[in-house]
Amino acid sequence: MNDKFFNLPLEKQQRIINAAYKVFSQSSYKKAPMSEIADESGISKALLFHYFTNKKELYLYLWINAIEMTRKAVREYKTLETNDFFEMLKRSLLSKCSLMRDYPHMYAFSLRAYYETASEIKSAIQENFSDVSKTSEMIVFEKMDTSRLRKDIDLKTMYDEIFYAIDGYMLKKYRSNRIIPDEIELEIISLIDFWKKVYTQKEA
Amino acid sequence: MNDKFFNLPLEKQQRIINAAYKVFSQSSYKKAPMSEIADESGISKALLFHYFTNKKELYLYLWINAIEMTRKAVREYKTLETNDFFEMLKRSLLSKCSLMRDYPHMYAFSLRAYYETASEIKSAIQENFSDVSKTSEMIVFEKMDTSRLRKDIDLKTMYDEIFYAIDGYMLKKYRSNRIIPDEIELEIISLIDFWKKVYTQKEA
DNA sequence: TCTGTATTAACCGATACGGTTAACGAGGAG
DNA sequence: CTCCTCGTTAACCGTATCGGTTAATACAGA
Repeated sequence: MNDKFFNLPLEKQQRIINAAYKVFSQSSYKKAPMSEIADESGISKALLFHYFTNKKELYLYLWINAIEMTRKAVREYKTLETNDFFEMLKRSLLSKCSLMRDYPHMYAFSLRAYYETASEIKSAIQENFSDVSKTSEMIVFEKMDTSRLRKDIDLKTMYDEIFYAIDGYMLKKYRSNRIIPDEIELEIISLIDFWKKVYTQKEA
Repeated sequence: MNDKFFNLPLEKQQRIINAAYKVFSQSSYKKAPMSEIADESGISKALLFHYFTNKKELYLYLWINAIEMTRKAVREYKTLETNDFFEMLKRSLLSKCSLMRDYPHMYAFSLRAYYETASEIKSAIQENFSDVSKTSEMIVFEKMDTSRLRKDIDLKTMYDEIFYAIDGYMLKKYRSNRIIPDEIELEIISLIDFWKKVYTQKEA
């Protein structure tokens, strides 16, 4: 890619890569047209190719960028610097909401990219991600304090179920085109509070 | 559409409409090509047009068909003939699993079709569905016996959260291309048992 | 051998694709 | 005023793909 991209005003950079995240999150790699990204970001297709030489390079840049920014946000929110499970959950999701304010479609893009099948990019993606989700899951389980949690339920099922619900919640938001970070943040927090109440051991 | 379609051997009919459900569930209406459906079902594109005159008609047939079959399955499983919430949930999901055996991609298709934006079909779809989900939600809330449920949690949140989780779970299955009804049925049942344990009031 | 029917290869015009090129236009330097 | 730079794009290129059609094939039964 062309480094001059980074000399652009930040707002324009974001407009471009947000358009790209959006288009690539709504269609598969093969069916997502560069022209749509150009139109969506208000620049010409020629300029898009000027900065990102071709489709594949743009896609891989978006992928690397998404991983980096997610890691950074998780770190900034000190997600793993607590052993309270629900506090971890809250920090993790608040960090994602803060990302969503700048890059509304990055979450959906990542979810889709991970399962992308186009041969041209599949290899590059899997190698760069290995098993981040599994690794972080392990870290969470090692760190978390289970003493306050209900003893009669399976923690792995609880963990899976919560993340299914978050994905399902976000899916609905994307499908109905309601990506409003403030609203999502409030609703997510209320979901977490709900889970905390449900899964916390009652005092004797 | 051409009624001769129904004279085809049932297996061939299913192969064709399953191919269509699959292709339309993976791309938006506009970007889902008829040729892909023909290839996937092992017939020629010409024959596909012979039976379903054009793309729009095929899509609407799939939609009507999905609604009808879902209703029928829900009825056959006597989903609403109990007032135990978790029993309702189980019957509802088992009915969907049984449908999944014959039409693996129908669930994903319905989810996508509901939010389809293509002007040519949007109107036809919304009118045929009005607010089935909201209506059935109301029926469930009126019918269900809340006496055994925990008193300290909000039932609407519980209801939403469960359905988010199911959608999230199915999303993962579709994205990772693991549509194995037996496996899904087992895992769903174990999830429901989990929820039942979590949300049921402890005996005094 | 004739007839009707299921099926498709080949085709059609239109459009959309990824990517390129030649030129435009504003702004600064001489 | 001229020249040059550089961000930017309209217009273009060859190819692929789209929805849909047509003319022909294969084959059954009478």
